Amino acid sequence: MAARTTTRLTIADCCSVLGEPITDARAVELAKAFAALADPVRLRLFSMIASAGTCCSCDLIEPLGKSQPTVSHHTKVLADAGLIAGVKAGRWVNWTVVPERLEQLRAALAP
Amino acid sequence: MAARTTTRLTIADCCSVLGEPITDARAVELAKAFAALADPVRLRLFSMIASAGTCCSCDLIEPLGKSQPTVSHHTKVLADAGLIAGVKAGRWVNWTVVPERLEQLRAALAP
DNA sequence: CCGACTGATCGACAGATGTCAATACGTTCT
DNA sequence: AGAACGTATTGACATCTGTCGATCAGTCGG
Repeated sequence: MAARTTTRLTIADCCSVLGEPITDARAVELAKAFAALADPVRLRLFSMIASAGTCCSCDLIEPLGKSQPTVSHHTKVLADAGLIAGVKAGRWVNWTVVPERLEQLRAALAP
Repeated sequence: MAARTTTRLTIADCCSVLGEPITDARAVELAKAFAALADPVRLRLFSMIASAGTCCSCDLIEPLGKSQPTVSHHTKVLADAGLIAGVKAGRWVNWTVVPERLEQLRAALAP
């Protein structure tokens, strides 16, 4: 039981931001993830992928009302942030959310 | 019990982003909050306030290594996003986090 | 092999953002 | 009242970001 007091945490991956001042490195890392969610178009895109489970880029263009290059740009930003992952299937790319990454963000904001 | 099936939610304040595609209005609203967290300096500032419970702007300048106007700018951004609140006490402003707002963000990312 | 289709990349441009020096504002102390 | 102090605002500037048209790179069907 005494062992419970040792911090069993991979250094910068699962601690909350609220308990103690975060390091600069962790701030930079977290900021990238939040920046990926800081655009309305990207949030809707993310939401559409999440609720669909899986979909290709071409399914996102029309409902978003953005050009194909713009959608491609946004999927890249979300993918670079680790929030979604794409699997090539022929000409299509199947996008899915990465739940682990999402959980990291929730944990960062947890009390 | 049958009543449990009705959605008891204030329209855009507590639903997850993952269940179904979010509206444009909600995307804009959420994006503002995430944008406030999308800067490393602001994240550290937020973390410092949270872990201190309360502190004034002057306590943040030196550890952040930023000028006073810059710190003031960042506190304003976080305050406008509803993530922190400031209470004037004489010449000081005591900043605290707004847990409800934080919980809204966590809920938005919840499965 | 050719044409059609999905997706990525490039170049350009307007608008947003982070930063600081200078300055203004409000409060407290002498 | 005047000086000192904490904070906010303004102006300026470099950088980042979202967007699109044009183009390129794979991939499937005939």
